[in-house]
Amino acid sequence: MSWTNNTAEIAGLDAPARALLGTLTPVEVPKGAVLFCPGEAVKGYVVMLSGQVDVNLVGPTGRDILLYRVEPGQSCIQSTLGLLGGDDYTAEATAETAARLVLIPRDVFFALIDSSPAFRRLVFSAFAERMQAMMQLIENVSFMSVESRLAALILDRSDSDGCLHMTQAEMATAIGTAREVVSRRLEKLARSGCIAQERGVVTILDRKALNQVVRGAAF
Amino acid sequence: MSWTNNTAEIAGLDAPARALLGTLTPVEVPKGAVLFCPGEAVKGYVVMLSGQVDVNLVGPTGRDILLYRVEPGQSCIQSTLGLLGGDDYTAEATAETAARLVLIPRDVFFALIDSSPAFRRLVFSAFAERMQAMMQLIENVSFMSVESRLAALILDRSDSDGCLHMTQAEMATAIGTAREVVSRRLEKLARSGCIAQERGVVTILDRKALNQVVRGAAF
DNA sequence: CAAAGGCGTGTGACGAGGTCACACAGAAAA
DNA sequence: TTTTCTGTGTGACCTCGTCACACGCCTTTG
Repeated sequence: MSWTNNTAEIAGLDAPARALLGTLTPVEVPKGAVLFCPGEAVKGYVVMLSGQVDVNLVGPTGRDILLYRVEPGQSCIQSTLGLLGGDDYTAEATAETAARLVLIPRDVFFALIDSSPAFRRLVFSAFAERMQAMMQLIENVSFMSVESRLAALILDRSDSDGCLHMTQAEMATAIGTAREVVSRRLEKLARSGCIAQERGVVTILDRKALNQVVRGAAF
Repeated sequence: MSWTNNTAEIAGLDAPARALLGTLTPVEVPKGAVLFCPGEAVKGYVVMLSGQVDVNLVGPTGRDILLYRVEPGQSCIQSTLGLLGGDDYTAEATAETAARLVLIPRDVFFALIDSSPAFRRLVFSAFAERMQAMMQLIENVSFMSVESRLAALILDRSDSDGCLHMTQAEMATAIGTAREVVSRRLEKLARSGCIAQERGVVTILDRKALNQVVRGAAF
């Protein structure tokens, strides 16, 4: 599926959907922009065309935790919640890269739901996907150790050279813990030879050992 | 809205929905029955007619955490996830009371989605509601103290006499912590005069103080 | 009735994790 | 170069989850 800057060409959509969406123009959002924050009213249903947006829950201490990332072709579920239930946002969305997205106003959204089976499928599957991810998140946060979550993060966000370009603070947010804890765990992983660390970069030295850690090895 | 044992009368549904649902017969489930457990394949979309079902996530240590409760008129989102994404269950559902429910097979479910706007609304709003609850849960588990969560639980699950009939183990599950922790926190709340406790029952003595605890008072 | 379990509860010890208050070093800006 | 910012390390302290018990109440059963 290809994502162009023409909203009428959103992959897989049918005639009625294209007819309604064709009138909308994409919005450009610069890197670092906050798309919405807690308490704000919902303006419409959001579909990403390009770029990447992270949705975080922010705690009273300033600590935050990544709920999910929105990538091209996906939609922001938070907005759907608002449209369907009338509630305001409880999370905060930030553009991690410059992004282009379509904002589908409330009435157009409902018209689409009723007229386009393809659009229904899009919304439903987005829902299902996010929900699954949320349950996974709850499971991870409540039942997995920080060490395991950290090892998992390093493994699946690292590039082909085995390098992960993230600060400790970013890692902390991604796995839902505090920065200091990440510092201590990374040190432990480094001491045991799994990884090497320098300012802003973690390098995998022993993939196999790291996988053991994910699966709950004590070391 | 009234929930009868006639599936065709599910509140608020329209003609096409009634036509399709009229052919289904409700299933009776005894108290304590496990409706589904992790890894099991999804059989269909479930709508509750009466009774109460709790959906829990179970950790490797045996500790579990209540994701949400399904009450009459609501549906079990877990099943929807399975239908839409093809994934198996990751949580466990247990009947807390004897229950009656309708299992809508996969193909009927999709027929309903396409033909009945009312059914679509039902499914969508169920989704939105659960999602919101999940986000609330993540927020509570990651950012609120056990003491606050416990106080909140006591306040909103107690009867009109200010009595909560639950064991410490049940409370622990409901707020996602361990039984021993509940024991210690209850003792603290009792010492400070907020509540009185006896075997299987907690009684509220000072509602105002308890509300302070919910809002994060240190005491 | 008494003995035997089951169940709900209390408790101590211990390790993991989150918070606060710093110190320190490399990088970027002035 | 000096200043400032940003990423990182560290110690102290408290909360929380886990393990391993003990104890008391209730029900069942002989």
